[in-house]
Amino acid sequence: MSENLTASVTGDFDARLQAWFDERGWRLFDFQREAREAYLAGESGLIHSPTGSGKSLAAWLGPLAEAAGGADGGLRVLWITPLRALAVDTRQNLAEAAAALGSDWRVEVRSGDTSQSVRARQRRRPPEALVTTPESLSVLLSYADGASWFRRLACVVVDEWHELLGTKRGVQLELCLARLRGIAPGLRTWGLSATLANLAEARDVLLGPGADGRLVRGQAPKSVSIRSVLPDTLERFPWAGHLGIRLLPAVVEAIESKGSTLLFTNTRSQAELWFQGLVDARPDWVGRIALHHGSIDRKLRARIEDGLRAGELRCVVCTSSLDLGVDFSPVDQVMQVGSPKGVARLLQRAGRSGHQPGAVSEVLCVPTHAFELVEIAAARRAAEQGRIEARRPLVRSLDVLAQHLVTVALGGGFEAEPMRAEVSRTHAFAGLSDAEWGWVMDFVTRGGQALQGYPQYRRVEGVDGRYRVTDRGIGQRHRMGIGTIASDTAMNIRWLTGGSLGTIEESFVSRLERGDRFLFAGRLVELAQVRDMTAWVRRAKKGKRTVPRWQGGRMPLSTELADCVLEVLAAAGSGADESAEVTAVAGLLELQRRWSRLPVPDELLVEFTRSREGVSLFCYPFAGRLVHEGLATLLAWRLSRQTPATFTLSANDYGLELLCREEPAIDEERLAALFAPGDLEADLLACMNTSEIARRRFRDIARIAGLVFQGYPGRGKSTRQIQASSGLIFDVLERYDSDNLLLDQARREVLESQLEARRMRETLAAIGGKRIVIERPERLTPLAFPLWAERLQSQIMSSETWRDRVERMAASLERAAERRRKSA
DNA sequence: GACCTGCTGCGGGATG
Repeated sequence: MSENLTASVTGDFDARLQAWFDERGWRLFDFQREAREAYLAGESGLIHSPTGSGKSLAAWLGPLAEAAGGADGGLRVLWITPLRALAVDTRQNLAEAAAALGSDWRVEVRSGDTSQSVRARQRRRPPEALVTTPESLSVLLSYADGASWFRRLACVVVDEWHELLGTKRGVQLELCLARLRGIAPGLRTWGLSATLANLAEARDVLLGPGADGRLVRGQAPKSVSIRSVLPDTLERFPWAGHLGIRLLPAVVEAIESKGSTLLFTNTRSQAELWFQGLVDARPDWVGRIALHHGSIDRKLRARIEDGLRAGELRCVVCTSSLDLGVDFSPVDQVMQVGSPKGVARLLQRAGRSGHQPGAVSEVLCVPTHAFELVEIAAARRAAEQGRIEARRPLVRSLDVLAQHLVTVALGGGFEAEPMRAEVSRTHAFAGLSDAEWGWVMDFVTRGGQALQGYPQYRRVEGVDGRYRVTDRGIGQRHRMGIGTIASDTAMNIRWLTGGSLGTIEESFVSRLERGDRFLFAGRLVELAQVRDMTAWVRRAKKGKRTVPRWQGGRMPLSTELADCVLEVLAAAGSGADESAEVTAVAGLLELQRRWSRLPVPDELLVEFTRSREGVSLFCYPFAGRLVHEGLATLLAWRLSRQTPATFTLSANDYGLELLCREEPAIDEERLAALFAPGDLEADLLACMNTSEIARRRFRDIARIAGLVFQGYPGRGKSTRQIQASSGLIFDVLERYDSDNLLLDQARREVLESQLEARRMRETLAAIGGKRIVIERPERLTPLAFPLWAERLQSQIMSSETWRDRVERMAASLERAAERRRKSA
């Protein structure tokens, strides 16, 4: 099938390719050659390699051979990337490569940033290669002439596939790829992915069930060095806490020692505080330190990225906003404040330094409390052993399917049976039942059971067996709503004097009064007024301030990392781990061992501790925060069914606490029964406020499925309105259409994503195989202390402040430890 | 000077 292609790859082309490589001092790696050969043989597949190792180039070599044939009209190569900023960089690289090889191909970008006139021209005369996002691809497929656009498509490349896999954006792309394969038979699909535990699955999902594909292994993973900033004396280092600002002097020193540093933090407010801390410590760095996170204005972020590229910045404090994208000239140093939460995430961040082939990536971790040192040692262990997290693909996301069906109905229409067949050629919908398919079709044509009276929900019309969107208004509104990313509950924040600062949570602003000062984008500002969904601010002088809080995801510690933490603790107990972190934290671990015991993989440690508030049950399954929250609720519920009692709950990544006035009558045997899986889902539904959580979840589903319209750009409906209308629909459906599959999906998503029911089940099963050990320490152990502090923080304090109490408790524990040391 | 968790990503176009 690729004879033409092979013929066009003449010796001349290969010579030019070689010359182009030589010019840059690059060498053609075996895996790049392998990808190219596979491409020329008509294969599809997935290329796996760490960042900055030339995998983009590997994917481009095949299509470049197409380019050597010259432009003969029509779109031949489509490059999908999850980030608009990456699209711009990619276009630049590809255009240069094509030109250097003597091709007259046009390489263009199309995304939300593309101007209307360019879009119009692109539709009239498509470029030979287009770099775009999954959403823009979907929009392209919604045009009536979309199919003719893609008819000659030879290759689609999906960059950063690991970022899309496991998300609804990935599901949407799966559907679009199936569509493209229907339009352009013989289309090759190539994906690019960073390291994942389930690479083969990632390839299969990309190519669709049953399709054959190659897995090209790139260069061996770069070696990564994970080190820690160690506190001078661990005696004074907090047992709990999240900010880590105590280590500021050491961090300043580390930044000083290198040319440029990326300082990753876990939250936006943490980034704000660290930025402020650095500026206060080193006023001479002003202008050469920058702050980068998701709430900061895009233009400002772009300027910072440019500054980083140009090597003008000494340090950028950021969140995951800089995990991806912007092909930096490498920074000299990467630092991570607080728990990295996962191995893959830490490796990805480490990869931002030492871009040269063969160079070592380095990351310097900054612990925010003592046990995080163990976590860092665990991350190193996991990285060395290649224990990287998997990303599980989503299935049966009916909201995405509904959106896609309207898109295709708009883009020239479809017939039911062929469409169903096409949809089942995706991994996400391979197992779609007749009932589900029937339901989604009914939903897009009639609005389903409850909404059939409303014409705006009759979006797709079937005439003579062909389904189309005939109403222009419906079509226009649908295009505006394409995509699966739920909009933030955000307000704009602007200077009174003009100029945008970024976005801020509506809920945060609503708590402020006029004249209140807060820290935003690294500046102290004062709220002047709120109107038109915008918070207007002016510069403020020093004074009382608040740090904005943004609503974000709550990342639990990954299973891989949590398992490694347990192993490191066990190794530390037997003296088998001699890492700097474990050595530094040895005294604390010894305290834990003496006062109670160290948790080990084949035991579940349960501690009963008496305090003036009552009796606390602490236990440490090391299964991540979300699971522990669910588990705490489940245990309390199961316990109170036997003996009525009130519990106060607390959870973190390592364990959970149940506080009760009286000590519940519990022994090992009863505990084991409480931890039995039983009918987990039914119990969870009974004891958690799942219906309220599902209601909130439904907001996104309703938007994706097209049940609520987000409003026209610039005249955005406030999120409260969206929440109100989706809430209304939720109630109507629950009452009059309780079989609605979108409700069902909302409940399913709550169980799976929000409560991590699957991981909870695995945790309970694992506990079933462990020996339960009860200890009754006289005081809070190092492991219990953060849980205790966490609970206090969430309770309303009497006259004392949280910090007072934490410090007093810490002091008394320290005294106790001191006494022990002396008597020993 | 005390205060203090919770990430990221996308998206329209006919008419004047």
